Amino acid sequence: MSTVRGARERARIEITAAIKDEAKKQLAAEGAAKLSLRAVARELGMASSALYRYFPSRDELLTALIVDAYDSVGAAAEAAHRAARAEDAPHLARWLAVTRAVRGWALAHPHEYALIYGSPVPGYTAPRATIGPAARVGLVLIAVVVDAHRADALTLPPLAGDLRDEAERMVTDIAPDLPPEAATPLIAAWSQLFGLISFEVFGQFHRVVENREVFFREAATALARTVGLPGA
Amino acid sequence: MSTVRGARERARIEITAAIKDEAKKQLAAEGAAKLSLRAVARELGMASSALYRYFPSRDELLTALIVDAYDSVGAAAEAAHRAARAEDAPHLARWLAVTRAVRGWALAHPHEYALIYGSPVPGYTAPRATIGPAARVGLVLIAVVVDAHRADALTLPPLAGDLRDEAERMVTDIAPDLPPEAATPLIAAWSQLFGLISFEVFGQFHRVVENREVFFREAATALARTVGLPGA
DNA sequence: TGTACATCAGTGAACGCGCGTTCACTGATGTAC
DNA sequence: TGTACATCAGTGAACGCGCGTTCACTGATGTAC
Repeated sequence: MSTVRGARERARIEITAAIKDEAKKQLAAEGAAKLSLRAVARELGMASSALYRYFPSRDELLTALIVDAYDSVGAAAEAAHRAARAEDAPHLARWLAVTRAVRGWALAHPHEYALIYGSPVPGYTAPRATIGPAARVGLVLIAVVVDAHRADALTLPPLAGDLRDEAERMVTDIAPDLPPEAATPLIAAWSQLFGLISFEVFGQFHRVVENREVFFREAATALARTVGLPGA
Repeated sequence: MSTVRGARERARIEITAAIKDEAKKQLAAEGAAKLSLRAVARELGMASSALYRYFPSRDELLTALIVDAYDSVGAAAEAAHRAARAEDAPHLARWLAVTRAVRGWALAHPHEYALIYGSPVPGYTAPRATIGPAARVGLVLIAVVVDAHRADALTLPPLAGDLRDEAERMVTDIAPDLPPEAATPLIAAWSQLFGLISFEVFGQFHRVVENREVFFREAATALARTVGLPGA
């Protein structure tokens, strides 16, 4: 009841994809703010009004691109994690594989990266549909640490006194299997990973860091240390 | 020969400032992409063409705002550093004071923050005039670490073999007084600080971190540890 | 101090542009009998 | 299998909008003598 579809349905899927692809091209060429339905339609050889059969507004198209981007980087992180797990790599190696995959995706898709990890688009508020996809990378990082913890391989500094409540709340929300000591380091590392990547993608390392692969590997290793992974 | 000026010159300074202030307001309301000369002029009760007496183009106005923003956050960091130094605070306390000042500025000026640390504005490339101001925060972070090093209070892990060349190049460029072991951790911490701040300002901590002050203090302390500051 | 001229701020109309969105329409595809 | 009708994709014109930038101009401020 799925593979065989009418011409209409198949066309709809293909054209929706074509619109998103062309929109991504324009994203790469001009940035999110300049993304325009008319330009997309023009490039596709359609009347601009025709796009309204596929997306009810420009914002809805943007949302679709955002969801796609989160899913794309999330899938890259998950694939790297799966592969490292499959070959039973040490926990540090898994962490490095995942972070390297996220960085690689960001460098390969800088404008989609900017769309989801750069400045929020003015006047646009992310709808609920983005919440799930947005969490995927973070969940992979958590999974790496949870695996290490299950193997009794996590070493973390003790909690500061006034952090205990917040740490317990956070750990309950995001990773109930972990001890509360892991919460702050993990969330911090998550945001700091994107600090490293954003500075590289957005050009702040220009004339500062030359050998970016080596630098990133080293910084990501230090990050692994802060979340208590062994061998870091 | 400076304080006393003609009416023209004084008016020019005042009106230039008024234009930038109004532009910052619109930045806060709509974001950089929507910043328009016409809207600024309208709000100021001038003809839009009049702005061209002050800024030769929209991009030049944007550049002025970018330089102002870098200078503003740089000055905040420097002031915090100066104060901490004046009371002879421990090195860790200085680091925390500086990072807290940067975070405070970012939270108080989220759109100016986005302008300089968010996605690059499409089609706009930062001119040389921004390079100096853009470096100020980084220089303060370096200064904190240099002070600690002069007091023989820096403890850093040894360099990975294949990082030595790059580390020596970086340390020569940015802080010739420091040992090469400090280069990667320092640059990483610099970018990671903005990772922490960006996630908070751009809303990624929504429903994840509640007690943001405490969380930040803890994360910034861990960051100080990675650059070798004592007492962290 | 007064006059003649140069400089400059600010005006308002105009240029050409691209945008998002709506609407009545045509013609092709799908569906029920 | 064939026919009548419903559904849907796509068109093209139009709406109203705001934008950056240019230009010839007016009138006020500054300067040289």
